[in-house]
Amino acid sequence: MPASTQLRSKNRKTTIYDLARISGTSPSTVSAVMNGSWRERRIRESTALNIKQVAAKHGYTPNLQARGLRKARSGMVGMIIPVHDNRFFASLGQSFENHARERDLCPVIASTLRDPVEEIRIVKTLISYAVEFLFIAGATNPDALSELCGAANLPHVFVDLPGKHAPSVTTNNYLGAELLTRKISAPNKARKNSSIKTKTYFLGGNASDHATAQRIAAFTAVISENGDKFEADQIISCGYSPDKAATAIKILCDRIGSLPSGLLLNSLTVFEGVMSHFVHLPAEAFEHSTIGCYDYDPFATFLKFPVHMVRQNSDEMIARAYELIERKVTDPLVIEVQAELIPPRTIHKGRYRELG
Amino acid sequence: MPASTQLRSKNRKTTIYDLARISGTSPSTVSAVMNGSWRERRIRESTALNIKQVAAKHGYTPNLQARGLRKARSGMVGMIIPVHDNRFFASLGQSFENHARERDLCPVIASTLRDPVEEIRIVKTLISYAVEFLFIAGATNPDALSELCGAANLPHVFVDLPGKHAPSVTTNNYLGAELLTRKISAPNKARKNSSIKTKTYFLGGNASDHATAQRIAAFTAVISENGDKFEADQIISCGYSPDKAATAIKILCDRIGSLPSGLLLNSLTVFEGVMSHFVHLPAEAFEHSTIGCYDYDPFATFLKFPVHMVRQNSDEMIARAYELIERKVTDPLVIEVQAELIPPRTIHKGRYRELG
DNA sequence: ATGTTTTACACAATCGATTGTGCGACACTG
DNA sequence: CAGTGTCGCACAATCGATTGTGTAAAACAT
Repeated sequence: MPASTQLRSKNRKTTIYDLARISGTSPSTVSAVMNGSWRERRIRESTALNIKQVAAKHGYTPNLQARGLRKARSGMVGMIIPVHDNRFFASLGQSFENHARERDLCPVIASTLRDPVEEIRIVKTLISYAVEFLFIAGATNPDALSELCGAANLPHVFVDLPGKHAPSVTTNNYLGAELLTRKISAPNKARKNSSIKTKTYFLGGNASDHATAQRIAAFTAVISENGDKFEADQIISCGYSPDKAATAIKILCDRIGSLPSGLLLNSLTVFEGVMSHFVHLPAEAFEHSTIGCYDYDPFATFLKFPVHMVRQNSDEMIARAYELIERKVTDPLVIEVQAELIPPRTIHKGRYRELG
Repeated sequence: MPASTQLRSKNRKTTIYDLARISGTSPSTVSAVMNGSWRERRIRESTALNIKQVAAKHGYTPNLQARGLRKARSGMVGMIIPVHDNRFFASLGQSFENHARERDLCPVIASTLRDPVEEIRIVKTLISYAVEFLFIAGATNPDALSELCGAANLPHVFVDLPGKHAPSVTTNNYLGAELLTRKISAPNKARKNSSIKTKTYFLGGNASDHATAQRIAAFTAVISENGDKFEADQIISCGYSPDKAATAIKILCDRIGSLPSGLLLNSLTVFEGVMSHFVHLPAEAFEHSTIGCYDYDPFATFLKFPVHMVRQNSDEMIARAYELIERKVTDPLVIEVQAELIPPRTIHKGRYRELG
């Protein structure tokens, strides 16, 4: 290994000053060549070619911090999500990243663990790194974040949970929950005259969070229009944790003596918790019960009993969010993206054939 | 809104020069106060307090690009993964991020979509941003990446798929697959004398990829030690896509006229593809078949038929990777982390009671 | 040969923070 | 009161790239 390589890897990275010295030109010329502006700066093609070769030989990569400092643009774009380890948010993140790369931007995705304090710290950090805009998904305190972004003059869009001081892209939670509720409560009508008749329940989430509130509103409306009278105990907002959900479903089943005829689970984590109770129930228990879940997991559509699921269109949500940024929208308008109802694909030959 | 605020948000962000002017001190003093080194620099407490107040009032956040440029440290740490939208990698990403935050570092997670070209571009980008170290998970071309990192003098650790020129943390794929294969092939012994007797199959992945190769090795060894003779057609490495897997399982079932007695699925995506075929099969088809899957999805453990799953310990893998970085290990040693066998939790009362 | 353009660069200021060094003012010592 | 320290800060160089401007040399025109 030549001494120069030794030195290079032991010392600092190669800079335009090194390349200038080696190629016998000036830093500004190297800069122009490396960033592609060399034609406008009337650099001879042979000079450019030579510099490019030297750069390649020395494994030069530009220092983007220096560039960012000078140009007051970092080339990074930020997104915050509650957790990576969740199908919906992971999917949002993936779309965010794909769209960023198409635009030659470097995506930075950070998770807040739904902690309001951490959330603020992270936004401050991203501001400090001079991200060019920010997508905020599932924020616990949207307006505080808007204020931070405002002070830093940072364009931002809320995704999933809307904010009051910036544009938002959300799922049409009302419509999604409406469709889902119809699916799981429709069978009740058919069974009106049968001996089995219990109510339809909504389980999970925090009633105070915007998305859940909308879903509950839709649920309530559909139940009421079915002619069934709606009672407050049909909403069990026990949070999102599997454990809480497991306890809640157990209490419910014990109280009503069976599974409810309809059950809308407000998230996959809630569903997961519920499953750990269902595992103790005999197969017959599900005969007269219809389950729905807001959010989607492929395997959950293959369970022993049919499950209707709602899949949010994360890619379109992100596409819309980019549109808002690129159209420089700052008004707090809300764009709603349609969610999709996914039918069960349970292995019950002849019963569910909605599968393509 | 006061004019000063107007100007601030219309123009550039507040800098230490602004704060210096406003507070009647110098930029270096402000700098010392803001980064906490003010005691060593013998700044009076009252001065520090005053500057802090001014900074807070003006919503000052340090320009980390400038700091990074000066200190030749960005405070960012990088990780690349194939995709976000995958339980295992999402989980790795989440752990990576949690550990980074504990150390006050800013995590940047990028996905490569398993594209070797994109992979290299992304590593170059992260090097340009001066990340302080890099975790590389599921690389398609580890050694090319090592070379890039070497040129930039960037510490890095391979995760999941090992590299030859840097330390690695992987799952003990051999042991995981061994345990899993035992589970799904054990019932065959019991059935030795019954009329039903087909072979155990391994489905999915690329035989050339390191993790899959190890799993296949373990699978082969266990099958052979069972006394059954192993045949080449028992390995069907059809890649990872659900579609390919669906086609492959259909062909297999058609050929042998039933489900195989044992089936090891090499990833969740493969499993997903297989499910779309299974959905057409009658319940009885699963009576004499045992399914296993390398990787874990909670809902997949609740399917109509029992599924044995392997869950990789992503958090420990990341913890080990941080250890390697912090101990400044650069030798290509490989640390293997134990994966966990997750028993089925199928709703078959009395048959599977391994559930806690 | 002289004046005018054009070519092909080099120079130097700049972005915002960090950090080694310098120095006036005050306290303290003898 | 001169000498020595200490305190509390300000100054200025620096990190690596960008970019407005200056300017020799070559090309061209007269």
